[in-house]
Amino acid sequence: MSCEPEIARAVRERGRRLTIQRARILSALRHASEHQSAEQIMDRVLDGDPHAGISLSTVYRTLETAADLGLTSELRGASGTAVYEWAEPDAAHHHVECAACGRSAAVELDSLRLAEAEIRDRAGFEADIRHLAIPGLCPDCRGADGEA
Amino acid sequence: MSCEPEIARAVRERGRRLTIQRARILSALRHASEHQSAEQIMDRVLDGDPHAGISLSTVYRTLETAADLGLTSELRGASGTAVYEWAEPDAAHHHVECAACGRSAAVELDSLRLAEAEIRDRAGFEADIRHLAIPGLCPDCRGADGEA
DNA sequence: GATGCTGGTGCGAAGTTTCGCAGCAGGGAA
DNA sequence: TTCCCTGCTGCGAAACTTCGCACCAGCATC
Repeated sequence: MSCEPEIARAVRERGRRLTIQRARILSALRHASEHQSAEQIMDRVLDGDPHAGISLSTVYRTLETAADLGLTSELRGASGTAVYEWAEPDAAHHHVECAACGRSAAVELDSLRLAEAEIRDRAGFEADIRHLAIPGLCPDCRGADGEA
Repeated sequence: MSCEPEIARAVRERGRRLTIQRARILSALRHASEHQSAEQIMDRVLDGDPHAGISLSTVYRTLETAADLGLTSELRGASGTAVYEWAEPDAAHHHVECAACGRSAAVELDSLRLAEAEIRDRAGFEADIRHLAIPGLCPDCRGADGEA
C-alpha cells in the first residue's frame, strides 16, 4: 500500500507534507465501514503493519489536520468521546446518537440547514452542525425507558 | 444557608436524598450568572465555606443527577469540556460556541424544534438538542479568518 | 544526489471526566 | 428517638485528549 494517490494529492495540494503515518492513518479510516475512534484507527494501522510506529498523539493530530483539509469529519457526542469518519463530500449527513446504548444513526436533516441560516441571522455565528452527534434516545431504549 | 427550599423539594420529590453536598453544589450553580465548569462550581462552594469537603467526583455526579431531574443543563461543546447551568424552565434556548475563541451565545432557534420532530420521523430517535453547544465561528473570528 | 528549512512525530506529562469500592449518612419504619 | 437500608460520598485510578519539547524527515532547491 503506502500510496492511495488520491490521499497523497489531497494532502500535498494544500501544502501539507505526506508522511508515512498520515498515509496509513487516512487510508485506514477511508477503508473503515463506519466511524472509528482514535484507538480503533491505531489498531487498524497496526493490523496492517505491526511494525508501524504510530503514536496516539499522531492519530489525533492527523485527524485534526485532515478535518481541516476536509478529508475527514470529527464527531463528538454527548459522551465526550470523539469518533472520526471519512468525509464523502456528496453524502453530507447528520448524526444522532443514543445516550443510553451508544448506537448511532446517520440522517439527512433539512431543518438543520435552516438552523444554520437561523443561527447566522440571530447570533451572527457561522455554525457547522454536521460535526455534531446529536444526543437522543433510540427507539429501543425509548421503549425500555417508557415501560420502566 | 444550607436550605434553598426549592432545591430541597425538587430533589426529595423525585425520591433522591438531599445531602449537604448537593445543596451546596446546586445552590452555587443556581446563583451563578453564567454557565460554570465543574471546577468553577467547586471553587464557588469552597468560597462559601472553605471547610466544605467536596470532591470533584461529587460535583460531576451531582450535576448529572440534577440534569436527570431537570434542575440543570449540561452543555458539551466541541472542545469536549462540559459546562453546566441552572435550568430555567421558561427560558429554553440553544447554545452556539465559537470554535476559535470559545465565546458562546444563547439563541432561541425554532428550526431546532423542527429538527427534533424530523429526527423522530426519520430515525425514530427522541433527540434533545438543547443540551448541545453548537460549534461555529463567531462574527469576530469569522472576520479575522476571512481576512487572513 | 546532497543540503537545508520547517512541518511532523514520538514521548511523556497534564487536564478533564468517569469508574470502582469501601464507608458514611439521609430519611423512612418501628 | 433509634435502627436499618441503601443511596451518596471521597479517594484513587483509569480513560480520553491535548500540549510542550526535542528530534526526524519531506520536499524544494541547488
